[in-house]
Amino acid sequence: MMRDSQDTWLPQPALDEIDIGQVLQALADPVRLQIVRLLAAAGEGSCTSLDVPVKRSTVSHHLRTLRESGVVATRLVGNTRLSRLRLAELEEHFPGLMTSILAATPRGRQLEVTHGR
Amino acid sequence: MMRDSQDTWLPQPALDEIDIGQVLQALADPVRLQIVRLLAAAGEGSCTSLDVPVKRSTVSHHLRTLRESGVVATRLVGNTRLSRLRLAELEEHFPGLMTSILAATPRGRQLEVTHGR
DNA sequence: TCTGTCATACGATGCTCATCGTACATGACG
DNA sequence: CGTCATGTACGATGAGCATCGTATGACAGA
Repeated sequence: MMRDSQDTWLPQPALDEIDIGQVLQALADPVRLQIVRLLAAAGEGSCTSLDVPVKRSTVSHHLRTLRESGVVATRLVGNTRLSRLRLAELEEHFPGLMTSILAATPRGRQLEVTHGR
Repeated sequence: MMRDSQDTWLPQPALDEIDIGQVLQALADPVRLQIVRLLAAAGEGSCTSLDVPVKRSTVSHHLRTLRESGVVATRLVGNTRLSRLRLAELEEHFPGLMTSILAATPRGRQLEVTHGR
C-alpha cells in the first residue's frame, strides 16, 4: 500500500472553510454520529465495512455529508474509499469539540427503526 | 428582584441525563444556534427580547427544545421567563464543546428566508 | 376590574432530508 | 475478456420538524 502523501483524496473543505453550523448539522444525525464513533474506534472505514443499520447507498450519502462538512477525509485506494476523522485538524480549530463528543457515553436509542421504506 | 436560589425554575434534565445527541440536534438548527449566541452575549433572554427572525411562538418552541436538551435553564420571574446558558455545567460535562462553538466565527447565511409560512 | 403584555399550547402546513432501490462506473481478479 | 465487488448518482417516498396563526392562561398596572 502506498503512503498517504501519494494517495488521492476526495475534495474537502479547508480548515478555515469549515463551518461550525454544518459540522453540528452533520453530527446531529444518529447514524452519522455512530459512523463517527466507529471511525474513531477503527481509524478508517468504508461503506461496506461500517456496521450501521442502513443500506450501503445511505452510508455513502452520510460519508459524503461528513466529508463536505469537514468532519472526515476520504482517500481512494484501489476500488474502495477509506474515510477517517480529521481529528487533529478539528481539535486545532474547535478544541474539545470532537473530544467531548467521542468521550460522551452514548445514551439510549441510538439505533431505532427508522422510516424511509 | 429575588436571588436565584429563590426563583422558580422550569424542569430541566440533570447533568448526567444530558444526551450529547440531543444537544447536537438542538444546536444544529441555525435559529437555535443564533439564540445560543445571543444568550451567551446577553447573559439572559426571553421570547421577546431575543432578536431572531422568527415569530414569538417559534422562539418559545426553540427555547423549549434547548431547555429539554439541557442547553439552557429557564427561571420564572413575574410574567416573563428568563433563559440562560448552562455554560458551567456543560463545560464540566463536555469540556470545550460550547466554548469552541461560541468562539467559532459564524460563517455566512445565518439568517435565510425560511419556509414555514 | 379591565386592559395589555408575556409565554405557551395547539393544529395546520409544507420544506428538508434520511432512506431505499436501481442503474451505472470503476477496479480487482481470473 | 468476463465476472464480481465497491461506491456513487439518481429519483422517489415518507417522516420529522420548523414555522405560523390563533387561542388560552397568567401576571402587572391603572
